[in-house]
Amino acid sequence: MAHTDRLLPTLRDVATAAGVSVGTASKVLSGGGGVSALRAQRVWDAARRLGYRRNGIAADLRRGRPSSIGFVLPDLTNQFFVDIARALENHALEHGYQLIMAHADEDPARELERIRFVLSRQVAGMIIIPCRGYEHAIDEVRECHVPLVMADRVDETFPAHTVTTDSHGASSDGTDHLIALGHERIAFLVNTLDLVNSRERADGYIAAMRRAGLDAFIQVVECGMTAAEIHASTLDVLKSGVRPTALFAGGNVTTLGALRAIRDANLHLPDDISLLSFDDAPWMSVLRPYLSSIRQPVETIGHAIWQLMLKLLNGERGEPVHLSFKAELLVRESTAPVPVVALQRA
Amino acid sequence: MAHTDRLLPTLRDVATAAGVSVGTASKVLSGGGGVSALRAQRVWDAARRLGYRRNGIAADLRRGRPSSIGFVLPDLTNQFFVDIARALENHALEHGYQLIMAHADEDPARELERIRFVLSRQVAGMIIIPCRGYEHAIDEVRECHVPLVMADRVDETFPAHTVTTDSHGASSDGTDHLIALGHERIAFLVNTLDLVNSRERADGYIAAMRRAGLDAFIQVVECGMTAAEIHASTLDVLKSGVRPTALFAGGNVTTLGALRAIRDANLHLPDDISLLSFDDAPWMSVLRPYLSSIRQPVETIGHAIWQLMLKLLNGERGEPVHLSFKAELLVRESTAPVPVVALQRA
DNA sequence: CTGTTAGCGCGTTCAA
DNA sequence: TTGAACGCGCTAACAG
Repeated sequence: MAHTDRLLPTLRDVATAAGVSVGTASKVLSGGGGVSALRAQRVWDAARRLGYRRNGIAADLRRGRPSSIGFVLPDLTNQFFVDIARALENHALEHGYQLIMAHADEDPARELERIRFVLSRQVAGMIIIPCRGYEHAIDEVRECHVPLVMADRVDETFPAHTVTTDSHGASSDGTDHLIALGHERIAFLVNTLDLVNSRERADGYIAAMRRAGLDAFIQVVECGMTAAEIHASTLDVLKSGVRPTALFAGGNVTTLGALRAIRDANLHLPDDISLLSFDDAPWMSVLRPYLSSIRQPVETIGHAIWQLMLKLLNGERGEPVHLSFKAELLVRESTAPVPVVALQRA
Repeated sequence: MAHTDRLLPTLRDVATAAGVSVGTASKVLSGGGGVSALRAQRVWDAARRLGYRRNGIAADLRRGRPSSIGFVLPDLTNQFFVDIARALENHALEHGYQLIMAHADEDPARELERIRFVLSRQVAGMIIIPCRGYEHAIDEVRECHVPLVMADRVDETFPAHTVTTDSHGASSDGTDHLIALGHERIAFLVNTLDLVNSRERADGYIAAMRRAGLDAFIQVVECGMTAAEIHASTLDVLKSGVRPTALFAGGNVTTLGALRAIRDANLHLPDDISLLSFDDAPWMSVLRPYLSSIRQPVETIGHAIWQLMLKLLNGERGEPVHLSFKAELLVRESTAPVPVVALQRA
């Protein structure tokens, strides 16, 4: 009558119930062969009868080789990150790993906390999309010698594998598109310049403006992380003396905030003002006009992250690899030639 | 020189490095008192020097009392679920628990797999928002005697604590609103009637229609789970002989699909057709016209789920409790009186 | 093929 | 106050 006080039956309970040894039971239940059909059946029956559930953490502990990998992401609200999470989860599952997701909520303190938690779960590897001020957090991981792949909000100076979108290029292309439409007063809305990728997006915009000789019109606006903050900042821009003829929103959430501001300022897309969104999202397809946007290659990025992780998992060490993928400019309806009024005013 | 082959230092390594026993080191590092300041300091120093990281799963294993609770959700794409996840995570963290999120991706097979995984992680409790055909999955959990709280897609016949929105009431209110505007031909778009809450939403609509004597106009359309499927189904509805003057979309994703169809059919909100959305989402605020919608009390629901879980965690057993919360009807711009043309045609 | 046994890293007795 | 020893549930190595 072992373990009558415990709620969950253990492997030993199953073994005794089946009249075999723990070793045999273990072999059967963990899928290994080398057990007679008769006994195997007895074990399965006993397990089912007792409602046995294998204790995965004990197994991992014993084996010394964890079966899950951690994924820390900064914002569940951001479709882009969620898409990556889905891609990663699929890849991980295919390769027999479980993905443990943790949510930093754009808060460095919480990020650190979450990283520690995931680490304490003895994951085989860590994939992180960091938030602002992630420096300490990363040290934490690197000290553990846990395979690490960083994504999106990093650059190639980072001392580990990284996978990113070519933010600079995409942003520069987007700006070129706007310029080609005749826009000069183009404002770039960015959540914060504390984030590497946001900074690169801003830099890409600046580079394109310079290239076109529009130095005088460069306007980078730091809007904040939340839609509410962005809303307010954008409204300021729109109500300022000379209004831009085009807005380039540096991300998913920024676009949302900007749209609210445009609405409140009672302006119409694209006649009164053009809007280009860095990041595409499902809801953009139902706007009138359909938003022009820059689509990051989510699947490609997810796949690349996983490939890098797999190599690490297989023990391949070596110089950090820095992968960067081209984004796609989707010209739709929210970007149009500069209205004549604006041209005349200039 | 113990464990030189291991990458991660263990408690024993710290202990030997500090010149104390494992017991002492354990006491220090797990925050317990009863250790002299001198030795405590030595342990801390050693831990820091070695980069010691506590093995949380080993600790849980030994203690027999897990510190995390599982949350299985069906769709990361759905803002409503994500909001609940955030709320739950906050509550859990506040109470010293970690939330392990798992994503079923609207796939019963995967849901089962994910539930098994979470269970294998020896969680202290389980919170599940199920997807279609979840029956087996649930048995899985209940057999384990793990504290279980079900949410959203369940009804009060379920033999465990449940927290839901009053779908029937909300849906009925919404329909009344449409009827009050003079609409008769109101179509109800639902993802699938296999989901209890969707069914209740449909029932609420039907009840309201009957109450108004509009039995003849009742039209419930099963559209499918993805935006693409919904898009197609809705298009069929819009192109059919007598077009409805109002659409009531039974959820977040359904609204998205419906909007795409409305766009493709080249109809305008709310002049050509009215649209009411069950579920509110951030992006709805940037639509012109601003979408009328039904907002579920996410925070309240999240809080209630957690309270129930806490009770279970504290050992309070007893009859299953079934909590249901009222949703809020947000009348905005996408619902308007029936256009005169439609009235005349009727 | 099968059973026995030694730990995985940790918390927790119990003596000293 | 401290340290030694035990065992959480499991797997793997070995002996039969």
